[in-house]
Amino acid sequence: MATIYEVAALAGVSPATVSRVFNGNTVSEEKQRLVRDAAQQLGFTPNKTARRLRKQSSEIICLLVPDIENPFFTALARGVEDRAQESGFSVVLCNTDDDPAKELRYLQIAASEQMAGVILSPASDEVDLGAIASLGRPVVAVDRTTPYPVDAVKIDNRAAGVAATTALVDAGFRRIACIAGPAGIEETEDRYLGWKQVVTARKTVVRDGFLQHANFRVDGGRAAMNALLKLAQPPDAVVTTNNLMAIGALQALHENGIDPEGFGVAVLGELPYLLPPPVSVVQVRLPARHLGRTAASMLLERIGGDTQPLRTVVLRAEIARPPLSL
Amino acid sequence: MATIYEVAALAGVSPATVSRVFNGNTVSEEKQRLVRDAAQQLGFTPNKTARRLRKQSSEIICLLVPDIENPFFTALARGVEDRAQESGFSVVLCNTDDDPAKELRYLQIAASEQMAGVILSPASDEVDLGAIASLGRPVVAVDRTTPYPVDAVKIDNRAAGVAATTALVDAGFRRIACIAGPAGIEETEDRYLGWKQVVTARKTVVRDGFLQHANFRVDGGRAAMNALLKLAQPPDAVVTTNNLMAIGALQALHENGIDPEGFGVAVLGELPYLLPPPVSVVQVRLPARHLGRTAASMLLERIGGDTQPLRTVVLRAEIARPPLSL
DNA sequence: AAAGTGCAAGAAATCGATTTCGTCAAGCAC
DNA sequence: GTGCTTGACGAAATCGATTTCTTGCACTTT
Repeated sequence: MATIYEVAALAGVSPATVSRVFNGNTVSEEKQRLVRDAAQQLGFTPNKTARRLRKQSSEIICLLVPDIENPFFTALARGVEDRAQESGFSVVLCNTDDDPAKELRYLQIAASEQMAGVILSPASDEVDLGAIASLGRPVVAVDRTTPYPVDAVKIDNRAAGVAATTALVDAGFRRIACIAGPAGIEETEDRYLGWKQVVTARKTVVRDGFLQHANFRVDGGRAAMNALLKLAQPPDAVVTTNNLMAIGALQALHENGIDPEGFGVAVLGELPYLLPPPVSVVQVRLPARHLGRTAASMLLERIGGDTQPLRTVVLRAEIARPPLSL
Repeated sequence: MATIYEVAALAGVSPATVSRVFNGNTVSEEKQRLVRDAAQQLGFTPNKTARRLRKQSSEIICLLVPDIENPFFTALARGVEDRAQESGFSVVLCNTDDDPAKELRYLQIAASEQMAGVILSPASDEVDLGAIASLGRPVVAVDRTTPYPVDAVKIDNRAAGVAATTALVDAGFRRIACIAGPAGIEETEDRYLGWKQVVTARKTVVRDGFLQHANFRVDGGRAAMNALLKLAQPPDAVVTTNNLMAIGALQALHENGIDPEGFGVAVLGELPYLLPPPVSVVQVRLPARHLGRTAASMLLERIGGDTQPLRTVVLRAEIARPPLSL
């Protein structure tokens, strides 16, 4: 790897001039040409590390998600990466597994690596953004919000919950249960409130036990669905507040020999490649990729020095019925 | 962010001593304590960028995959990340979209960012590893191999093709077609050879048109399946050489009103969360996560200075029937 | 006691860019 | 012609760690 000094020597100018050529400062036509020729000849690429040390910032953004194996976050990551790429930024991807300790570790790495900014889907309300914040690096919360004063992009979860539940009511179901995520997580809370709003307003039947809390994974959804089916007076439809739990719920229905065509299922999120699509499954499509793209745009604006007041962008989910499987 | 100089000043020692404390060199008990106390007090974290500039290498590995939205690569990425994490490395994830230009751009970034090494699933045979190689950074090819002399981890694709096809023969199918990936890609070539070997040896019926080439995506699989169904004497079963094409094939079957229970389908790869599982679908599980983990291990060994001869690790796929959906 | 050995630890060089500062010359006004 | 501004550009400082050199002291060895 050629350095700026070698280029300078070959071009017969000072290193400072070489730097100026590549950073758009005032250099005469003449020397510009000399420098560019020399650089070309040596295959010179500026050493990013040296630049970073001097400039105290890099072109890397850090993306922290709970689990990249969840298709929702995969799509989100893809959106972030696409947008970052357009501006010449790279993305470091980290899985927190919803573990605050892992999250903290990664945030410290982000700080000590001089990463330009962080996009994160916080594992808990107690995220410690201290290290990042003290460096003045921008942070954008995505999908979930935090108590810290940072920009955020989220989905209108309540509206999504309302849409999903309404679709089931409109389809004629009257005993609609809800499988929500872990209690206390804002995201889930809002979605379940959407359900509650509709079942209350539309005067459907709601029994004790119609609200189930589960972890966000397939096994959680399955267990919750089994619990619902064991009720003395089980529901005839269910709203699940994320994609993986829906898979679990459908599995449970299948295992219990219940025809999904007669049992209403509404999902907040998309079922990946489901086929053949059970017609009674309502999917509310969460714009994950768009979420990522928007978050990246906001972060890049801040990195660029934008100082406008904090923003929270809320994206609306759209309903898709019957589900599209590409 | 406190620097090594501030720590040194507070502890009353030289910066060199502070560095030695954190790099395991000979420092007296006494000063060790002083330094650690001072570091603690100031919340000192070594600046990775400065270290990297000096040491000419970082603790970041670069992972290049065609498309992170393909669950196979997601699982692979997860494997890489988990292993990297254990050794304190971070992973930068890049999507090449099978575009050699994008791939090259990322490889150059990896070089100029002093990344410790690269794991890649090459977009084509013409990968240009020049920049990386000249820096002496290790590279591990994953899933596909390259003409360059680098370590590789791959799947025994031919054996996987054999296993899938054999399963169909054993299930009684006699007119088995194959939907392979784009011609000329090693990975696909081997899988299709597995199919060919079995259909030849087991004397099943093979017609012109039973071998279809398609892109690796859902639409490719669907188109290929439709073409197969339009044959004068269509097959009664099909082997698809990746997961996405299988989805497309199943969709085509569904659209044509063909009961997948009576039509044999074997997939090289896993169908994500498929439910209810069509019983006649044979899945050969490709150990994607393990692939990633192994690649990361090999890369880390090389980064650690291992100079043993080049290795190619071949992982055996295992058959799963009926498919497990978690 | 003189010379040799070992080791802790400070001083200073180093990695490769960016950026401040200063110099010099050209251009312009009066 | 003198004084002032302006722009190109080189010299040198800087970012924050690591590492090589060097020094000085304690401890052997003969």
